Order: sequence, then C-alpha cells, then structure tokens
Amino acid sequence: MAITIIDVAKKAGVSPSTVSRVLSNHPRISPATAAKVREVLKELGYHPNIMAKSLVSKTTNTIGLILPKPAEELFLNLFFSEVIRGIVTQAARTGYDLMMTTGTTEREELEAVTRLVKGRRVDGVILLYSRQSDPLISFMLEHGFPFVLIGRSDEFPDILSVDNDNVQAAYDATRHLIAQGHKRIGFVSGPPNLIVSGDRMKGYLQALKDAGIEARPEWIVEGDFLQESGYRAMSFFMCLPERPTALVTIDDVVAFGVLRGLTELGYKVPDDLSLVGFNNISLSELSTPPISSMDIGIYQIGYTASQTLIRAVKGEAMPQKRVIIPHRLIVRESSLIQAKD
Amino acid sequence: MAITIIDVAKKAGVSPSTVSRVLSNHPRISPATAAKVREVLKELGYHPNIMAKSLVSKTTNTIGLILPKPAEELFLNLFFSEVIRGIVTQAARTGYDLMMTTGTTEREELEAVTRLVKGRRVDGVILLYSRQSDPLISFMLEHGFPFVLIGRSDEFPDILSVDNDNVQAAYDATRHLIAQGHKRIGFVSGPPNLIVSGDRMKGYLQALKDAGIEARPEWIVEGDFLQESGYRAMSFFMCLPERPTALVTIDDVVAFGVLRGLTELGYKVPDDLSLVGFNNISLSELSTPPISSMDIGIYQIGYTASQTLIRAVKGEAMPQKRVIIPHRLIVRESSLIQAKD
DNA sequence: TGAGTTTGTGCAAACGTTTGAACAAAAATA
DNA sequence: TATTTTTGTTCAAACGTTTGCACAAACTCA
Repeated sequence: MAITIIDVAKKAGVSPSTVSRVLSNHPRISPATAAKVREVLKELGYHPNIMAKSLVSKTTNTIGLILPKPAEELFLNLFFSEVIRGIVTQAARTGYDLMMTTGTTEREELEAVTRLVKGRRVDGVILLYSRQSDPLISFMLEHGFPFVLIGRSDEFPDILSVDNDNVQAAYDATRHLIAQGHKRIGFVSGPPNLIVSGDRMKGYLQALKDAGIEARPEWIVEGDFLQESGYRAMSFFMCLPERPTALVTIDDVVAFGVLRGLTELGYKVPDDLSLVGFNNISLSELSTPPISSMDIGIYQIGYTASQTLIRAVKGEAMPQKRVIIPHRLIVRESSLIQAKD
Repeated sequence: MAITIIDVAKKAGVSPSTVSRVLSNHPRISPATAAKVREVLKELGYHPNIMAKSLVSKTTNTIGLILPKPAEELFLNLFFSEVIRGIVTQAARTGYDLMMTTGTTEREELEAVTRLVKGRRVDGVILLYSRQSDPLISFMLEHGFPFVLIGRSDEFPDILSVDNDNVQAAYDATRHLIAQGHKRIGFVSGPPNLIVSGDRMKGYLQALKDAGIEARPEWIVEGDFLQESGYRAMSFFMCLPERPTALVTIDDVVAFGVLRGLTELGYKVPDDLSLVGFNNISLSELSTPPISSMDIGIYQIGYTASQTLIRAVKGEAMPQKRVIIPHRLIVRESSLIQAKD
C-alpha cells in the first residue's frame, strides 16, 4: 500500500536509482530531473521505508537505552525521568529515535539487549548506571558494539562514559555541613554494588578527614534509593546514644524519608538534624522545609550521553572518552543553621 | 560480520529456507534436521536481523510512544514516568520494544510521527494525552495506522482508548470535601485545550450542584501542570474578600504549589485551606502535610494501553474499544478536618 | 503394484532500499 | 575532427529474511 521509490520512479519516468540519488542529494543529478522527482515525491507523499534502508545501509538512526533491571522500582525516582528527558530531547534534535528496553530478571535483561544489539536494531546503546561489575559492559565490548556508559567502570576505565564526579560532589556536600559548624555528620549510602555508593561515601569520608573529624562507622548506614530506607536510617540514628547533627544522603528521596520520619516524631529540620540530599530532583525544593541538594545535572548527563553516543556511531572524532558534568550544591533551608556543638 | 541464516544453512548442509522454517517451527521439518540446525544455530550464536525480518514480514515488534510536544516541561511531572513505566513493563513482558519520539515544535512532532508511522518503524503507537482537537488522531486515522489513545477524543469517540473517568473522579474528590463539611470549594484547572481539564471541571461543578452549592466563577482559576500555577492560584484565592475553605487541583504538583505558598505565608493546611490533588504521584505523600489525592492508576493506564495496542496490532479480538481504569481517592492529612462554615 | 497422498526439502521471488559499475550523451580538449 | 573527460542515467547485485511453489522420496491404501 505504501508508496515506494519504485512508484515514484515510474511516475517520474526515471529509474529507482535516480530517485534514491535525488533523495540523498547525489552530486551527479541534473537539476531538471531532481526537480521533477522531487515534485512527484511530494505529490505521492513518499516516505522511505526505514527497514529497507537499514538493511542495506546497516544503520538505523536509533539509539537504545537499557534500563537497569529493577527499573520498576527505580523508576519511581525522578532520576530516570530526568535522564531520559535529556536523552530523548537530544536524540530528537539530531533526528535520532530512542528505543527503550528493560527486563525484569537478569536473563530477560540480557535477552532484551541481545535483541537490540545483535538484531542490529540500534546503532548504539546507552547503559544506565553502573554496577561494580556490569556484565552488560563486557557484553558490549565483546561484540564491539558502540555504547556510552552513564557512570563509571573501574574494570574498563577506557570506555566512553558520561558521569559526574561523585567523590568530589559528596566531598563538597559534606564540606558544606562542616562549614555550617557540624562536626557530627552521618551518611546514608546506597546499595554497595553500585559504584555511585562507594564514590559518595569516599568523598564524605575524605571531607571528614580533611577537617580533622574522625569518622564513626555507626553513623554510616546502607540504604537504597527508596523513601523507606531514609525512614529506617532516621529511626536508627535517632535511637543512638550519640546522634549526628547532620546527614548526607545518597539521594533526595532518601532525605525525604528522613525528613518525614523526623517530622512525625516532632523533630525539627534543620535544628535537630540538618540534611543534604543528592540529585536535586524537583521534590527537594517542594518539601517543608526545602532540602539542600547536590545538583549533579541529571538532564545534562542524559543529554551529553546521547550526544556522545551519536557522535560515536557517526564515527566523529571524540575529544575525550570520559565527560564529567559539573555539580553544584543547592543550599536550602534544611542545612541552613549554625549548629551548636 | 554477523552470522546470517545462510551461514547456518551452509554449515548445517541445508538450504536457508529450511533454517528459516526451523526458526519458525514449521510443522513439516523432520526432527533430525531440526535438531541439527538448532545445534549449528547455537554453535554459531545466530541472531536474526530484525530489519530483514521486518522488511518481508512488515511487522516490527515495536510500539511507538509519542510524547506530547512540550514534553520538556511536562516531563517534570511524574505522570510521565509512571505511564512510561507501565508501558515499558508490559511491552517488555510481551517481547515488544518501545520506541519514543518527541518534537519541540508542532512541525517537528508531526515529522517524528511520520517517520515512525510511514517509515513502518513501529507496528502501532500510543498517543499520550489528548488535546481538544488533536491533529495526530486525524493523522493516524487517515493512514489507518493502529493506535491507542491515552485519554479521550470527543471528535472520534470510536477509537481505541484507555482512560479514567475524570468527570466522576473530580466529582468524588469534590464530594469528599463536601462530606468534610466544606461549602466553599475552589478549583484550579489545567490548560483549557486539554480534555482532562474540562472533564474534571465538569465533575467539580456537578458535585457542587448536586449538593445544592452554587458555583462561584471567581473560585475557578486556570493553571497548567506546573508548581508555579498553584502558587499563583493560591495568591489569588487568599486575596479574595471571600475565600474558599478548600481546593481541588488538577494535579498534585499544582497542589504542591498551593501548599508551599500557604506555608510561606504562615497559613495552615488543612485548617486554613483543605487540599485535594490529582494523580497521586509519589510527591503527594511526602509533603508536609501529605496531600490527599485522587489516584487514577497512571501505571495501570500505561500498562493497559500497551496491552491494548499490542493486542490490536496482533489482530486479536478487542473486547471493548474504550477501557476505563478505576480511580480511588487517597485521603491524607491535607483534607482531614471538619471545616467550620 | 500402481495410483494417490503425505512429508521433507530446495528454488527463487519478494520486501524496498543503496551503490558500484557500465554506458550513452554532452562537453572539453587537442 | 578525433580523442578524452565529464555528466547524467540505468542496470543489477546486494542486504537477510520469508514463503508459495515445485518436486522427489516415502508412505498409504486398494
């Protein structure tokens, strides 16, 4: 039913190849035929069949995005919307489409990726968030398939990646609390298999050290990116004989959990406990009080990742393998106080 | 470089067609050849080239999602993450992939859609949110392309759609406030070109009417889905000589804006103003106080839309053209009070 | 045993493009 | 004017599948 290049060729009285050449602005086409063909093209409302095109050109004008396995849960976090928003905006701007897959189990995940990569369905993929040892990275490298990692891989440091400096960011967040006079600062971390957890913890510890403050292991608790883990952390901290006066959390959602718990128990933020979160998702400015947050430029990360990947698949020169998006601390009420000692 | 059906055929000593038939479980293949071919298939690590497959079969195993034009902004709203989460989860479960496009301008948007639809890139599309008169719907119908609308079209009532009963939902939300003793209830609406705005307004008005309460035009203000519009609405209401004692808002984010403004000015929620929002996005339970919200099952809407579309493109029988996802009011602190008159 | 049927396989066309090679016509050069 | 070069076009193969048709071999059933 659809109009093909052949229909156009017939009607214009030329060969299909000529039509194809007009379409791709081949230099050796006479202005007259070009005009004629273009007219028929428009008249018939021709649109190329991308499958056929891809089959011969071996390129799809599509990039793939692989959502991490437990996407169901993590999606609740605005992090993902933000990063996707960045990716899809940039891709659309460059004329690329975005393909998303996910899998509920690790097997399903690999299956989906295989379908994408080995089925030549996309020109390259963006890997979202990196685990300590990510099988997907090995998979991509093994198949020589273009990809960009959002995050970092210690195992393969030489791959294309877009990231922020999480160590420095956590350092800065902690410094801010120290600058506010805090000496008793706790940390709510993320799952230990995520690189980001380790990095932020490192920055936190370094900041303490540089300020001559001894770190206390009991003031570091492990959570995930969900609210509940913040709530749990809060309960834990507030029951300690010696409490921290301030907290850095791996994510704003976690800070929320903390805040909510504190409010329920009648504590005041920042007076009883100061808070600095991470990621500056839109929630953090909406809470009461608004939560200070380390803005890591999530949208920008997505945007840049998409840009980097598209450049890579086009074979353009890459100025650098690893791009670091700058962070900046957004200070809000939750950490604005000179703490007494 | 990639392994094709021909490579497999050669190595197995059969013809390409036989391999193809083994792959599709054709009944007339001897168990012996099937076994042999399968072995080679595995040995060589064959994966079908989807482009070639699609070219001949004219089906892509992919559904498209068209994000509304100003996606950049609207994406801030968790509505989108939720609905996408539903779609992608269901699609992945059925072995379908999801393709996303968007456009910054109306022209770009149509271009992107055309690329998807006329380029035979997807088997069907999901249209997100419906404007009063949506050119995309006409476009789809014109081309006879399978699609599912999330929302409703008055112009074309007979298309596949997944929606919730916004009139009834707003009715119920308003009823709830009335049941709490409120008689002076305002409404913050959305952009008038969105169907959802009109529907919710209608339900709100009907509830007032049924309770014998006269609607006041000055208590209905128009906003968008952003926080600022809530803030503005709040300023407006609080300056009136006669203020409402409760508000229904088109979205939780808007309710947030209201709440934030009130808190800044020293007003108390629900005492000075009760609030009921819409969409029950995760923020609403995180605020102080938590905001009552009409949960319209966004995830479920996405999930069902995907399911409906995939059924449609597979040519399965559709029990019904229009699916309504049930809503339910989540009552939280922001509306829990017996208002004095 | 011979006709008819079933079973298993291969051939070749088709899907809608792109693109190198061939070639005729026109233009440039000698 | 003869030769070379340039220009504009077409031919045909290729991309990796699927599938209708043909056909041989193996069965069935009088």
